[in-house]
Amino acid sequence: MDNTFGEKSRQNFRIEIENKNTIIKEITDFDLEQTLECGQCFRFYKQDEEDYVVVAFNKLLHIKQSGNQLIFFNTEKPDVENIWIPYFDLERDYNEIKSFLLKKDSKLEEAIKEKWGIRILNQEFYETLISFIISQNKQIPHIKQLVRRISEEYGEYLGEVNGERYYSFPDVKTLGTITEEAFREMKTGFRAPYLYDAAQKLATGVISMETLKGLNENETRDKLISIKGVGEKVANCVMLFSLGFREAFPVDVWIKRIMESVYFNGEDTPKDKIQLFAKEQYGEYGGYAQQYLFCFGRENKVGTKK
DNA sequence: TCCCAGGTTCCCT
DNA sequence: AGGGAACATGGG
Repeated sequence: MDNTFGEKSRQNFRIEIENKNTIIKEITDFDLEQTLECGQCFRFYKQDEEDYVVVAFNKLLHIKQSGNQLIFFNTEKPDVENIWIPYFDLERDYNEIKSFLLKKDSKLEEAIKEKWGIRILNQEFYETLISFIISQNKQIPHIKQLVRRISEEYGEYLGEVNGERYYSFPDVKTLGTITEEAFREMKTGFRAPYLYDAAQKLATGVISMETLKGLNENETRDKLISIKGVGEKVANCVMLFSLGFREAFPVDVWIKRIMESVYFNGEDTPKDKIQLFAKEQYGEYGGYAQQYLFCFGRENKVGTKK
């Protein structure tokens, strides 16, 4: 398979088929809940402990983790291999990533120990872009709500799990038909003109995986920031979560607080200084460090006054 | 009622 | 150049 996301060392899990389900066995360094709930994606719906519905790449997935087994309900093996293994980044060696980070910086120990099972998802580019434009100045439940609303209005019906209906995220062609006014009617507020600009650039092909191909980190970021409503932070999220730039280090209010608390003696520090520090400290593993810190820090309210 | 949210833009020194 | 308010909407 074409390897878009850099070198991966193959993990030694096994894929088996039982009834209509496909099961991955002996999986390591992976926890479904930690991976889905750490704020990198917005299209997951908790059914039960370690039991989720996920919508991505025009597919509906019902998935459950049981120890070191991952059960893909009603899913054919080719879909697991071609869509979900890349999506969940299961072929990458996270043990190596964690060892690298721990050796480099013992301050990450607590975060990595607690959030040991995070993987960085490889999400669909245009959906990630639209989602993170929505994310500005909003809380995660609201973001989920808006992405779902847009999907129900403009996406395709995918199916039903536990009596709930699910819709795909609209493709770029459909996004291109949504007017600024229509985005406003979706309750996107002041983001409506931003979403409209992004949708137009996607639909007309001004911005696409194709036009971004071959660009380096800074070129890609600049291209993304040319979209109205996309700044440094949103661009970095899109690059990290959908374009394979694992060195990208999004600095939001949480990461700012957390980094100030862990590395800057709790003192107010400009975002660009944090950005620079992260680049020197974690290098090409910046994105991983960011997720461990973000997820751990947010849950434990690091740097906030209680 | 007030405050803030995985920010960005715009307007002001 | 750099700081700060404004921007819709929803929930605590």
